[in-house]
Amino acid sequence: MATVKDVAKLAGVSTATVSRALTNPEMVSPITRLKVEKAASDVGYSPNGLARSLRKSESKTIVVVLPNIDSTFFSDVVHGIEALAHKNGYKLLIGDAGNESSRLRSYFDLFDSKQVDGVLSLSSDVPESMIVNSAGEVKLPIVIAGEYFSDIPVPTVHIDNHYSAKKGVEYLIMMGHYKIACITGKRSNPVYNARVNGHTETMKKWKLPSTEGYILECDLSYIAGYNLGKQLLSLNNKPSAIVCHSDEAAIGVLKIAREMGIPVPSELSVIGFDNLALSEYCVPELTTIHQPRQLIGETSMKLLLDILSGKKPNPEMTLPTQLIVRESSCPPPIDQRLQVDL
Amino acid sequence: MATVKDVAKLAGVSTATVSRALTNPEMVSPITRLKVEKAASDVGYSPNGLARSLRKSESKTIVVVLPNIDSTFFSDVVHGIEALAHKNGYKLLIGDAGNESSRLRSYFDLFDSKQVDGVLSLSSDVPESMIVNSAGEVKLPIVIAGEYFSDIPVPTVHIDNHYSAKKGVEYLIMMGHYKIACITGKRSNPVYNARVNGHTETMKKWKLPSTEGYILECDLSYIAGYNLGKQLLSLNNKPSAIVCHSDEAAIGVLKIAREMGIPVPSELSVIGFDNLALSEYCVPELTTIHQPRQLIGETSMKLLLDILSGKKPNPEMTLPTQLIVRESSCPPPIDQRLQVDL
DNA sequence: AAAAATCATGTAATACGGGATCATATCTGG
DNA sequence: CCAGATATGATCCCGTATTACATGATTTTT
Repeated sequence: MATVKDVAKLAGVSTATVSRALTNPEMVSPITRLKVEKAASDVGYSPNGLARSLRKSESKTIVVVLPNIDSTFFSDVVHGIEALAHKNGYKLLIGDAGNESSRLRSYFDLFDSKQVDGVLSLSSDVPESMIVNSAGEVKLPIVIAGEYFSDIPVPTVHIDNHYSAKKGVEYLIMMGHYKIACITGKRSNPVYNARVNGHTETMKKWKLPSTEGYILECDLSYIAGYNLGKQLLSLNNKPSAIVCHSDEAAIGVLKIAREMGIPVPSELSVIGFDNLALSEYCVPELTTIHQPRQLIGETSMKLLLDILSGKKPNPEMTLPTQLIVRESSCPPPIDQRLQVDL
Repeated sequence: MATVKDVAKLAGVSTATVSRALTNPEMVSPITRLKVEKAASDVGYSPNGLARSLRKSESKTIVVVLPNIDSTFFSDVVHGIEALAHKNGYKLLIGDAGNESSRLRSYFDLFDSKQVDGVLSLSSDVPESMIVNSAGEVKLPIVIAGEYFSDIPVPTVHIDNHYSAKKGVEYLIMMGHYKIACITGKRSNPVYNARVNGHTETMKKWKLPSTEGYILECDLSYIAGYNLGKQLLSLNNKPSAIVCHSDEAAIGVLKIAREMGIPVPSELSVIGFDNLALSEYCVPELTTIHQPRQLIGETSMKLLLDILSGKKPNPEMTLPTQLIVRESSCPPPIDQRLQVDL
């Protein structure tokens, strides 16, 4: 592959001039610029990005870490990121952690090895050790999109998971539900922990009995929703509503309900989370909590750009969610209704 | 950030010794090795990946180009790729082309700039100019996962799109359908072109009338399926079956059929393509054509690894598909049935 | 037992490809 | 003819890994 040397030789100038002609054309006379440009195209010159990054000590690349690439949730977030990244001359490296912490680490390591200028983590499940150095300082430009509770001053962009969960549960309570189950993600993940707290605290606030076995953890996939839905609907004291912390899991619940002959919503209300495109296309259409995915992406990237350009960014941005009521929810059957004095 | 020099100074050895101790520990005495290792961890040394790649002229990175990150189709393919890539010490850079050819090009350019060792394109829509040099030779290690018709000897991994489409249409014909519409992708993409050819040729082979306006192109999203489904179902001579070249589009058709009060499958059969997890969870469950997504990923990566290690790979691998019959298809109403002598 | 050969280990110098700095040459205007 | 601008060149550096070589130690040969 041709290098600046080859171009310089052909154009009859020094390598420094070639470099200038190509990266700062105004620093060189029009005639040499043309000579260089012609020579460059003649030898098929393409700059070596590695050498350039090494010399400038910046890669103009950031890595976006996905907990897993399976969920369509992230694609919109990535779109938001991409828009801003490309506009600012940054390349995106998308890393799929496959829910494994070792893989996650490998993407963070890209910063140490100078291959990326920063990290935008869509995973909240990030050990502090990956973020701080031995002195306890944040050691890299990073933004976490998602709930992150810590003393470490890491900028985060997130929705109010606690409040959003509460809003969903209150919506059900207002309609008279009181046997409200919940299919959520791993509690070790702060996102789901916050939502579950929102759920249980709301139940408590309204003095509703917290029912044994009503809070179930899983990976929030279709099949997990299906299996845990079956488990819940097989209980003697089965719920009249199931809140799922992903739309996929909710769709799994819809399927098992159908198979078990339990009509949704008349005998079972189902609520999802995320408002994926999909949630409008299932039967019945899914009541869910909308997350502004693209905005989450844009905002995170904006924060990261701020950090990269030396500004002190907002330490925390909370974006709004919205309860989208569709067909999968309604008041429970009369005999399962709680009378609430408002 | 600490470099080999710092480590060398602290350990009281030369930089070369440090390099050897860390990358070829057996070439150095146990005692110096320990000294070096301790020094390295003391100063928090992390090798500069750029410098290393520059020196070794290999990045141990390959870029996986996705036509767009939206479709969940690709996530399984990526899983297949990842498995093999990581096992062989390669990092994956996932590039989302967002259906734009300029973005696609930018990912191919990463090879010229030495930032990746090869390209695995899940997009078939690749201009020849990105693959060959001025002498007409393939200029980079590349594998295309998808139909690619060209004189250029580019290794490809794909299903038999023509045959798969034919199989789907014949299944419908066998049940007595003859008004069979098709919602497909852009014909400029060889994948969809092959499927449409399979579709129309099968219709012709069975002497079925090719009906005006029955073949529609789109981006195969939910909403596109919904809109084109409405268009088809509003025709005076509306089809008794719609073949969609993605499961998403098929689900869009299911929705509009429901809204228009057309029962599926009794009055309209719907067939998808891909066999996404989703297709088991919609109502009715979707008849579709299964693609071995993970296998496509693994096979493509295997081919690329062969190329990278200097072997001449198989120029072309065709993987099997399978018609999965579920609830969304059945024979058409009596009055719309074609009598076929078998 | 002395000399030679082998071996293990460490060192210095350099290349990878581009870019920044500083020095030098050329040109312009007063 | 000189000050000041402008254009170009020579050189060194980014951080790593490799090559060729030097040193001392151990074994082999005579």
